[in-house]
Amino acid sequence: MKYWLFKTEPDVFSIDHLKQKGITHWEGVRNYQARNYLRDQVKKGDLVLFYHSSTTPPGVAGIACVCREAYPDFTAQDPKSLYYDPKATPENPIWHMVDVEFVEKFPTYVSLEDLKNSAELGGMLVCRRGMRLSIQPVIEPHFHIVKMMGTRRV
DNA sequence: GCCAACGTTGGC
DNA sequence: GCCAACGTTGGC
Repeated sequence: MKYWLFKTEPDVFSIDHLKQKGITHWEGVRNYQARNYLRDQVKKGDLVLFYHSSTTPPGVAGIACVCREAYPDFTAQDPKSLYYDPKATPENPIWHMVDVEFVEKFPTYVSLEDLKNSAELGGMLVCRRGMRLSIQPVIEPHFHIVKMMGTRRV
């Protein structure tokens, strides 16, 4: 099993949206490196740190679980979609998505500042300046530390 | 709203 | 294949 961090803007899709929906497809990834992770490495059963970006403060809001492996992101072929890509076709969908399922919303939101202040999380990609990748691999110990930080009530 | 960092595009 | 210009991301 592997661990990941998925970024989302909570104005667009937050942990509360996921909690309400239960399962959703992770649409709209339009970056090749992130696409490659989604398409090739994200597997059913993997756990995901659900990260809120472009908000104040940014941080990890909870955990989701991958419940369906990569398949074509059909929003790329929908001219009405925000994520429309005219180059995508049924033969070559270009972009892929997975389905994720709600696991938990943290009782304690773990802000980016908290992550950066934790000595054990020094290597986390999300802590790196200029790190824009929206699908990031997370090593197991980091996942568990973040989960503990989020689960601990303050 | 600013702007640094990054990714993509396209002329050459 | 280089690289300048441009567009986007995302923290602050």
